[in-house]
Amino acid sequence: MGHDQGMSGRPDPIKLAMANWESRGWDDEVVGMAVVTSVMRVWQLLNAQVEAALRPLDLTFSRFEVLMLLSFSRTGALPVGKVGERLQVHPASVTNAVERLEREGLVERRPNPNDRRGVLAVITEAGRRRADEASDVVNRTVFGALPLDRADQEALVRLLERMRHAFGDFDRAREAGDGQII
Amino acid sequence: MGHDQGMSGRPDPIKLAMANWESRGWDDEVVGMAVVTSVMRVWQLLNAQVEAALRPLDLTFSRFEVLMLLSFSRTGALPVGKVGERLQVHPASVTNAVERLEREGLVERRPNPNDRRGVLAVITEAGRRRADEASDVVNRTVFGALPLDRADQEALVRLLERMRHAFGDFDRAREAGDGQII
DNA sequence: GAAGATTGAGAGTTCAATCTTC
DNA sequence: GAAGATTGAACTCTCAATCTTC
Repeated sequence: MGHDQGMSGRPDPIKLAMANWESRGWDDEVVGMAVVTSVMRVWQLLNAQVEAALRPLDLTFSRFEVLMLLSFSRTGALPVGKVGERLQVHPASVTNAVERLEREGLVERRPNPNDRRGVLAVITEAGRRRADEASDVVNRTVFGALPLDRADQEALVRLLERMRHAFGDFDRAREAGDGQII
Repeated sequence: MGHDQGMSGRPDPIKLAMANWESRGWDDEVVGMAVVTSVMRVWQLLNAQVEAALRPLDLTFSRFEVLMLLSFSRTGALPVGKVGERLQVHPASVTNAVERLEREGLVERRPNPNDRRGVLAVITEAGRRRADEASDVVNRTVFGALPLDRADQEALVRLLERMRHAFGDFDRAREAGDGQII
C-alpha cells in the first residue's frame, strides 16, 4: 500500500500504457484497457487512504464494512451468510473478519435461533462506539475530502453505477426499496 | 473471486449505503462515500473478470502487468526496482511475482551488470508468447467488451485521471513524454 | 550512511473439503 | 441432497529487519 513512493516527476503510467497498447495495434481495446487500469489505480489510492485512516482504530476496510453493516441493521445482528452476500465476499472471509472483530470484543457470535446451522454476528456496545469513531475519521479524512468537485463526483458515481448494473451488481426493478438493509 | 453470487433480485447496495449514511446526517460526505464504495465495487467486478480470464494461462493480474511491462521495454530486461516503481507496488511484491514467473520459465533473473546490488528481470521467449496469449484473451474478453459505450468510457477515464492527478499519481509537467517506457 | 533486493512474520483472500442441520 | 458455516492449504500483499554493494 503506497509504501511512500515519490509523488511527482513521473509521467502518467496510464498514458504510457495506452501508447504501448496502440503501438501493438490494439486500437479498439485501448480505451477499455485505460478504464480497467484507471479503476485499478484509483482503487489502490483510495484503499490505501482508507486503510491508513482506519489503522489507528485497529480496523481494515472489510472489518469496517462488517461493523457498519451490523450497526445499520435493525437489531444489530445478522447471519454471517447475509453479511457475505451484502459485501460480496466469500463466506470464509466473513468467518475470518468476524473472528478478528470478536477477538476485540466488537462483535459476538451467537447461534441463530431460527436455524441451528446458522450463526449470528451481533455488534456489541464497544462495537458501536468503534463504528462511530471509524465512520467519523473516514468521513472526515477520505469521503469528505476527495479532490473532485461535487458535480464530478456525481458524474463518476453515475458512470460506475451504469457499469455495475451491466455486470448485474444489482437489480434495477427493486431499486425503489426503502433503504431497509435487512 | 466472486464465488458465484446470484446476480439479480438484489437492490443496489450503494443506494442502500447512501440512504443509511443520510439517516445519520452525514449529508456532506454521502457522495464521497458513494464514490469510494463504487470504485471498490467496480474494482472487485473488473478484477474478478481479469483474473478469471488469466487463470487458464496461470497468470494473475499483477504477474500479467510485470510480463507486459517487460515485453514493452526496449531490451526485455528491467531492474526489479523499476518494475515496482512503474507498477506502484512494494519491492517485496515484485520479488514474489518475479519468482513465481521464473518458476514457470517466463522470466529470468540476472545480476545487473551496471550495479552489483541490483537484479534484472528478463523476459524469456516463452514469456513473450505467454504475454501475447494473455493480452489477446484480456483484450477480447475484458478490455474490448466493457458494457459502456466509448464516450462513457472516455468520460470515466478523464474523471479518474483527474482524481489520480490530485493524489499525485503522476506529474503533469512530464506528461508530454514520447511513450517510451524505460 | 543510503539504495537495491530479499527474507520471514502477519493479515487477508479464495478454494476445496468437511460437518452439522435443514 | 442442499444450505450454512468452518477449517486447512495455497497465494498475495505489506512491513520491518537484514545483507550486500554503492
